[in-house]
Amino acid sequence: MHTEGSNPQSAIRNPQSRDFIRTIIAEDLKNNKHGGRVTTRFPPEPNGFLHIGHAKSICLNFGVALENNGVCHLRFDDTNPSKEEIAYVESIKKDVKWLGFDWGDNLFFASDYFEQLYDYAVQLIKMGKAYVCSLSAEEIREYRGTLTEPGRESPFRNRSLEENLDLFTRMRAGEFADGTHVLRAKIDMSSGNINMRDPVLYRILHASHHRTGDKWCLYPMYDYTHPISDAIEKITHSLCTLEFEDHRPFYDWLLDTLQTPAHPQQIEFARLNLTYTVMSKRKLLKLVNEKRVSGWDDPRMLTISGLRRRGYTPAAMRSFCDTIGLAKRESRVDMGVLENAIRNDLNDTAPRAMAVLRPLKVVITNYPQEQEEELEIDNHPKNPEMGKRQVTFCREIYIEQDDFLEEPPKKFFRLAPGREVRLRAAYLITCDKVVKDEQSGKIIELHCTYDPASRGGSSPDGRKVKGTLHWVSARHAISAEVRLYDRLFNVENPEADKETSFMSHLNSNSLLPLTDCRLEPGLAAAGVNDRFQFERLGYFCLDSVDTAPARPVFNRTVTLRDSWEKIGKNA
RNA sequence: UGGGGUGUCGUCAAGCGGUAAGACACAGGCCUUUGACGCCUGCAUUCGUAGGUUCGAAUCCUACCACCCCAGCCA
Repeated sequence: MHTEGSNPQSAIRNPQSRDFIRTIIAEDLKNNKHGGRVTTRFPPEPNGFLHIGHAKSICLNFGVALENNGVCHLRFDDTNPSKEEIAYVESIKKDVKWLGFDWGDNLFFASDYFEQLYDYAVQLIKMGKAYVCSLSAEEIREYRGTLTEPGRESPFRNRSLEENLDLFTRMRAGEFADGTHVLRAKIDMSSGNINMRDPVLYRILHASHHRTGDKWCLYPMYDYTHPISDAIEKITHSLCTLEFEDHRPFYDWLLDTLQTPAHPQQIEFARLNLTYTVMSKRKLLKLVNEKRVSGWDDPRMLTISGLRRRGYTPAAMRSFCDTIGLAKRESRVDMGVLENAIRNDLNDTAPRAMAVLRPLKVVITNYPQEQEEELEIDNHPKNPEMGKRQVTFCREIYIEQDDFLEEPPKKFFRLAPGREVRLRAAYLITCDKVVKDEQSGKIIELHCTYDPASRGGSSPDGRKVKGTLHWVSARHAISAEVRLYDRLFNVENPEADKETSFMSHLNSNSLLPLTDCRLEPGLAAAGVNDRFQFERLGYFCLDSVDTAPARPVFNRTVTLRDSWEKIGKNA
């Protein structure tokens, strides 16, 4: 990757603004609970792409480590070979790096611990704390009881140590078919917490693993793997989402029973939800598989890769994660907060440019046919260090169709017949004539006259000209495709109604490709990581996938705030 | 009917017994060669409800109510 995401220091939060997890950690540090050490981990399963919800967890885990001189491990929770792929681990690494975080040497895989995990299981069996259960999956479910009724003990619960050991060894050796036996912890079938009703530790899976190949046909379950992996890595604080709160008693039971050298503390927080989108990997995968989006990195997807392609910056993502806070209550953050984060960043950092998305030709009738002139324009209104550039003006230009109205409503201060407006950094022009297609009545072009004394856009006699339009030279502009994106779903919470699939709430207008846009020529030199503000329109970046030589495609990252649109809506 | 959680502005979110931060959104106004940006102002006498303790409660106690999660050999 390039360098833009490589400033982890900027991820450090204001220490004054503390959430409950940072408060706990500060307290632990004060009490020297883990020997004054903070070690966290980000533990994705490589079965899909990372999304913005993961970004919250990444910023938390790496952020907390950074703030406390600790380290954060990147550990892949790869215990289910049937769902996991090496391609996903690569994309995950890329995304974490891009966000600006560095795991250094601390790259781990749960699959690296398979041997140790197995040894611990043997130890559990020897302690009489685990047994091989030969009930079928359905039977196990029946024996488990319900939420309100206790479960029943498996008839295999009291197998002898020797038999358990023998069976477990043979399970590993591949003597049994999938589903015939599992290893279970022996805890309490009557516990109110279903996770304590003799949870399954190992299942037989004759599947090839992306890292261990065919070495194993026995794979450990998440609940068993995670605490031990944390302990092996001497994690101090194991931060996860709310749904694992019920699993914590088992987490603690396991590490207490095994007397592992370290006993990390699991703390749960609420996962991120955003309005107008879905967040689960399963649902994102469905969108990809059913071709409702172009892929995991479709710019409308709130995956890290989608947001990257859309033009979001790592800094904006971090700032967003900072803004939303951290708590235990379930919530849904307004999409506007995310948009605010990227606008804030890009407002400061993106050079300005002019682009006309829906061109309307304007002929300046009193401007000499052959004449052309270079006009100078600031690349940024507030930051002179970003320099200036030249744009060429001539007799034929394009303006935005939206910027002209034959019958302007009140408060519309753009172009209209007889009206004068300013062309940004160029001249004041007045509309004299509207040329229409005789057949359709469609406006073809505008004839205007310019005031030669207004070069640069100044008003020579101090007359008030309220409207300023962006424009592009018809002779010099380059052509490009510009893709306008809107929210992927048309309701705030696509998952609200359990009877209706979230898929039925897809916004059919979430992608609007405009194929004949005119851009100022300088934009031809844009690179994939460049971001621009197209004045009065929004922030845009070159599409990293579909751009071809001499055929640029720009993505709209986000619009500018538009109070004119608001006036229209309220009217 | 079991177990685990959570309830503070429209949306997030601080607050941890001393009299409701901040952000987004929203509404006005100023500024403006981007109707952008920036700036100013307003926006919870009230913290799920009801009682109680206290000089004083969002913070402590009691009861109730609402919502979320858990019955994968997924993570």
